[in-house]
Amino acid sequence: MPREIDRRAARTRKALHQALLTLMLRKGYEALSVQDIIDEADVGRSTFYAHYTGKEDLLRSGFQMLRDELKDPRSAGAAAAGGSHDDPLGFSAAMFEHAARYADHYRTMIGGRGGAVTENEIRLILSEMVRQEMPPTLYGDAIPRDFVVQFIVGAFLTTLNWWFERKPGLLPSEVDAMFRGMVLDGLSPLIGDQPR
Amino acid sequence: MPREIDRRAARTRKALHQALLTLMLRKGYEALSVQDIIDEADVGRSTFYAHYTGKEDLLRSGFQMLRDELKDPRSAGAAAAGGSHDDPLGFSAAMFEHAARYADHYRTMIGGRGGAVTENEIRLILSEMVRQEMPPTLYGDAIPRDFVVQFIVGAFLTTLNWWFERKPGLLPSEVDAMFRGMVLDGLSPLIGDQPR
DNA sequence: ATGATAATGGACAGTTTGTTCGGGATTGCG
DNA sequence: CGCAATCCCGAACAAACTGTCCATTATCAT
Repeated sequence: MPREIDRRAARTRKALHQALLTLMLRKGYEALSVQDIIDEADVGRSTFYAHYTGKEDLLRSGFQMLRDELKDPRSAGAAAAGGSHDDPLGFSAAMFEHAARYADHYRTMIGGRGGAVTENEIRLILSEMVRQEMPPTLYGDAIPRDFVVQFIVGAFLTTLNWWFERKPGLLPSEVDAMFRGMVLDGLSPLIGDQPR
Repeated sequence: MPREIDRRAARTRKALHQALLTLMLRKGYEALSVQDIIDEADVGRSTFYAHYTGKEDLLRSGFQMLRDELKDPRSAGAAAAGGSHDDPLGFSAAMFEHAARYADHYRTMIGGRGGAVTENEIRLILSEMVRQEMPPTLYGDAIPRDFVVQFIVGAFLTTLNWWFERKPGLLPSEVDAMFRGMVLDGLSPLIGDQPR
């Protein structure tokens, strides 16, 4: 009883996901039509709608697969999932390295080019990573953990975007150092520090 | 020789901008069609295309007007434009207050609901504000000013979004305190602070 | 008043979207 | 192997949206 996979269906879905990725690299997400996708994937129109309700559904399903894969312990991608719990930014260095290697893909996903859905999905994935690495106790209950997580994720994406747009020549380690400096100690080391 | 304004054209444009704002509040930007806009504005189809190339053009033009207005010294909105130069986050308190008062509008613009163009335009406006308030000298040239500006803007938008989504009950002053705390001093006051 | 400018409504071809259908191909399983 | 279940295909469809054109009417500036 193969619970769910017909090879044909699996091939079709893989072809569609592949086509989506290819076309996003080429034209960006917003500019894509379902027509483009099924042409690229060489799949019938009705077949597409038999699997997904539209291009957004296809995109979401792709991220769902990615998230499942990251969650899977026996996956290679779970390298940083050790949850060291002593460095709340433990993920950053590896992520910047990864981003440098797959710059094209990151560029299409980050900074608006990927659309609102993509941005949101990426935030969810990163939030999960950051949450696992964050120490369970924070001095002073004035700042909710949840806010801290969002703050870190936002800062990371900002850094990534700035890197790609303004200083693509920098090394991952240099960018990581800037990121960690800003997030850990904030602005005060950089300015006169009078006001507070 | 009135250099550019025919009253009819002005009325048409105003109606279109008004319609766009109304519909964005109701349905969000992405879901809008040009058809919706001209119906709401009660303007002929050909008239629309005589003024703008599409809905994105209309949106951009709206932000252009806003930016000009903010730049204008005799405008009321230029209250914080004094460029105090001693507090790099001087803008924040007033902005959080403003956001609380016009929460509906902010919600439609922030957090994906406004589309990539809106997000980008808002970043441009905020970047300009932050840049003006930032001291011209930073200790250590390791961190580019430009990066700091983006970092602050990103943190502000993250904070705003978190506020709306998770804790809409908080007071502007409370949110501002959290924002300033995180941006000025970073994470280290909150954690064990061993690693560095 | 009058020439210039703008708005109108309608029509147009070209896309895109979702849906439906019957015929044909592949698959899983006995 | 053989066969029924499942999936894919191609075509066609109505509906909606997009830009662009034009002839006509209304409004403007002076």
